[in-house]
Amino acid sequence: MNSREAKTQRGGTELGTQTGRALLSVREMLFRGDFQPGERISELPMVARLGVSRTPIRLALDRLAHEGLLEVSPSGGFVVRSFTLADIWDAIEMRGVLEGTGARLAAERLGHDRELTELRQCFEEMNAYLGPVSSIDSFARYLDLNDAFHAAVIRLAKSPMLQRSLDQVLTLPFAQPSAVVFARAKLPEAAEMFAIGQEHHRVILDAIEHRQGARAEAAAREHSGLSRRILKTVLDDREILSCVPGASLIRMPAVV
Amino acid sequence: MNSREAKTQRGGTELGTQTGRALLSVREMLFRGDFQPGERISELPMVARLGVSRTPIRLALDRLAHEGLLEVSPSGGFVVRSFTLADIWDAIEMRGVLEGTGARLAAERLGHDRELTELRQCFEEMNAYLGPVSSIDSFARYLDLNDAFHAAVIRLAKSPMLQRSLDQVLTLPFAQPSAVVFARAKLPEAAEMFAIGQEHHRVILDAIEHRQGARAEAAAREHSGLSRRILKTVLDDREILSCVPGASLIRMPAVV
DNA sequence: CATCGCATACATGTATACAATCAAATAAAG
DNA sequence: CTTTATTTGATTGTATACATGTATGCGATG
Repeated sequence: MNSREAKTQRGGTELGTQTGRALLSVREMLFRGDFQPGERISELPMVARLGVSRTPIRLALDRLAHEGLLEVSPSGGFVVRSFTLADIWDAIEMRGVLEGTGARLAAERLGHDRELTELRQCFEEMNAYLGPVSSIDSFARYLDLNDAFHAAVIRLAKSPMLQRSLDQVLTLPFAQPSAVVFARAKLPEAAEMFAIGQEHHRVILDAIEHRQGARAEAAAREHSGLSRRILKTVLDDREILSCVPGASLIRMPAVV
Repeated sequence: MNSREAKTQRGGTELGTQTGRALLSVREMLFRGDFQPGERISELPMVARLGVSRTPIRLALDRLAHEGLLEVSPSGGFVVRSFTLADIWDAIEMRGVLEGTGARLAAERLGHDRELTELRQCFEEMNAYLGPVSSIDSFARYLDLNDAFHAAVIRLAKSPMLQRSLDQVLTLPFAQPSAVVFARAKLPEAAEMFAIGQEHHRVILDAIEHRQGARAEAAAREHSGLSRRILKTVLDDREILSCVPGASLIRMPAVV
């Protein structure tokens, strides 16, 4: 788990300070479902729970509010935000748009062929994990490779603003590519899903390599559509859903 | 000026508290060019300058860092961020992508025809300002209408994540639609530029009305391309450039 | 019995005091 | 004269104390 968090832009810089620890702790508590949607987050209980003063906690809560996981109460303070299904579809659609744009820009702005090295390595190594259902740590390795592939595409887009926008979208845990991939393993159609996803990766890589911007964009967009389909299936199965981090923040309609 | 600021989402809620005032003050100081790019923003001088304590100032600086106008120094504290020309083109291109997506979604998700009322009002009223070069306050009115038109399109997209992403892009002052429109008035080709921009508005409105998603997206994308062309012209004229808020944050190459 | 008003308790927003870390300047040694 | 080590200064990060505003519970009154 730690290796996956350390890879993100935030993880590295924010450790070593009380504010950073508080931020990571509260975010993890939110994803784990320690609080209910709409619940008020008071600072003093956090002081008792985390062992840090109010000031860093306030900083952390403010940043989480900017990230969209909390919202400011009109009377002051913060409450846990709740997400509707529409929010989730919206986030995934936006991820498709942004990653599609990233793939297109990567194709259009590709300089030396050397830049594709990391992308090719991720793709080849993921191929090895396709055949037999492997152990749990090799599965985690697959998730890392998946994230690395997507991150590499965005890096090739050479667009800081695109990076920022996508980072913001990915703060919603269920919008992350690995979120649905995580649940994919428990589905009956797991093998086919993995194959289709990897085929998308192949097309994206090939399109970028041959500087086919429109094709790369379409493939990346389709790839997010796969996430959408999988999540749709997952939402019907509460046991699988519990594997997705942050699932407790989803306000389900008509809970039986 | 105040009316334009009050319209944004931030302006309303953040007034009435010291943190909000500090945030608005520092942001305005940054846009006005009170600090040079790369300059360190210390807290104590801010205390003396704004008359508020360190805590709200720290909160405000933290939020400005999240907005992208400041960046955290590795040794702690904040420094004024500098923007390259590449950053500006990047931001404008992302604005084109996002507004294009917004226009497409608006066309695809249009419900009752009644939803177009505000868009039509903005468009019609902007037509009135096209002919003779009017006074300075009617020009400000045109800016408001322009912003309102763009905001209305995004609202019709019914996508909170798109709204958030676009808000983040628009934190860069020169990426805002009104920024270049502001400079447009001083250009020799002003009249033609206004006409072309308004023609774009017409196509966007017409495409949304007839639920032509691809056409709406293309028109909106082209509209941001117009911003890009205008800004390219403006960048050659330092006198006009000084009218654009936040221009001092741009790191110009090869300053003669 | 319901409703309005008041008081109390609590939570947030702000200010300030303290500590640790980083930077620069100065002095000493090679 | 240069380089390095040490000291000093300042600035950030953190903790806590204070004040203001809000919500809740109790009592009084219609």
